[in-house]
Amino acid sequence: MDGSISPKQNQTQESKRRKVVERTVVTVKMGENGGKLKNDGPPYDSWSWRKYGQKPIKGSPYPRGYYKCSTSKGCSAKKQVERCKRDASMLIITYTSSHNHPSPHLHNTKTLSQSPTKEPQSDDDDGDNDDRAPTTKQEHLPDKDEDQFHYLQSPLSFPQNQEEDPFSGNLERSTVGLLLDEEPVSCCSRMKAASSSPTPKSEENDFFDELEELPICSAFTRFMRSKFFDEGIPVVPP
DNA sequence: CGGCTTTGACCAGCGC
DNA sequence: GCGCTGGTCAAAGCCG
Repeated sequence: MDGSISPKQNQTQESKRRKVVERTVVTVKMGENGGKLKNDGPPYDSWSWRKYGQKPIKGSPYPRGYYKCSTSKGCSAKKQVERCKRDASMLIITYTSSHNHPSPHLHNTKTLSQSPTKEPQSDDDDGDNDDRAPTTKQEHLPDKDEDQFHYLQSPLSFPQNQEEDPFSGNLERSTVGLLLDEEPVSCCSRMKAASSSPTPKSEENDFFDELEELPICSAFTRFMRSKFFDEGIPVVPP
């Protein structure tokens, strides 16, 4: 509200997070899709989400909504939905934790080999890797209505079993058709540069710095693809 | 009737 | 140690 954010906050943005849990940043461009939204509501993504909170975020004219997965009771998957400050048609969805159950979308087509126990992500989710950089990657959904989705995922957040990955479960094939027809990051970067809004740019930078720091580019995504989808899931060094 | 949304309050983490 | 901010909880109300 005051905007007195020290520059330090920029670089420590990730580490200062309450608990550095796996995070997957998804930039969604609302198009016709917007009609499905109640307010800032998340676009359809095969999971059921229950809103459990909403808060105005410093530096952002739009509040951030907090959602929990209601598809399964014990599911700890959450997501935060906020609008892009400059482009209200852009939704920034941050997924945290992962689903401990298969996607309802997959439920019909996939056999459940996964045990009902907690997600393996909990291994390193307990804060051992306090330096979990929110590395993100972009994806494109060619097979969904939301053809304007831009996925910025954290490879670190990937469960061991890709097949059961909550996101890949939904986008499992979209990774193959990973395209970058638009770069939300650059979009955001532009926002930074063009940030003439009265809002303190330091805060604005906060979030976007986070994104910008990430090597999000076609080359990188290619790398990510080859690394995380062709070779498998990298193991975060302890 | 059940589930979801809304809203205020509380708690915890981090910076100064 | 204090203040700020983000994240979560819980109660009330609304809708299907």
